[in-house]
Amino acid sequence: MSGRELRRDLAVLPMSVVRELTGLTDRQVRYYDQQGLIEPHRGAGKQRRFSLEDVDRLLQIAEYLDAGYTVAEIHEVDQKQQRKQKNTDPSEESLRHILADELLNIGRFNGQQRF
DNA sequence: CTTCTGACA
DNA sequence: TGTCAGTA
Repeated sequence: MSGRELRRDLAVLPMSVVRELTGLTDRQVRYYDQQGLIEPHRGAGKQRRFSLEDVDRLLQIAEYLDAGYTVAEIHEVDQKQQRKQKNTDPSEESLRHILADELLNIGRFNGQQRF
């Protein structure tokens, strides 16, 4: 019964807060959403409601994009992470971010000169 | 007033 | 991506 832990999974943050927390424009956030990189909850009037996990994810996405990855490549990274998450025990979940940053640095740009 | 979707001078 | 339009 965890009742006093911060619910980073609860989507209650409005666009204005996410905008300030991430430094991204709402245009970018909405774009990432329509690209299926995030799936924020929807409130009255279709207003997006983000969780702290979404905020983390947004920052992740921004990192990859800055690094030169395309939206498609980020999706591929997600798939490869989902696989490793399926065959890995909870104790190794802590390596998730490490793997993510690892992939970021490896960055195998097949000829495409980005940035 | 804030957010949303669609569109492009 | 920015930004403007027309809503909700």
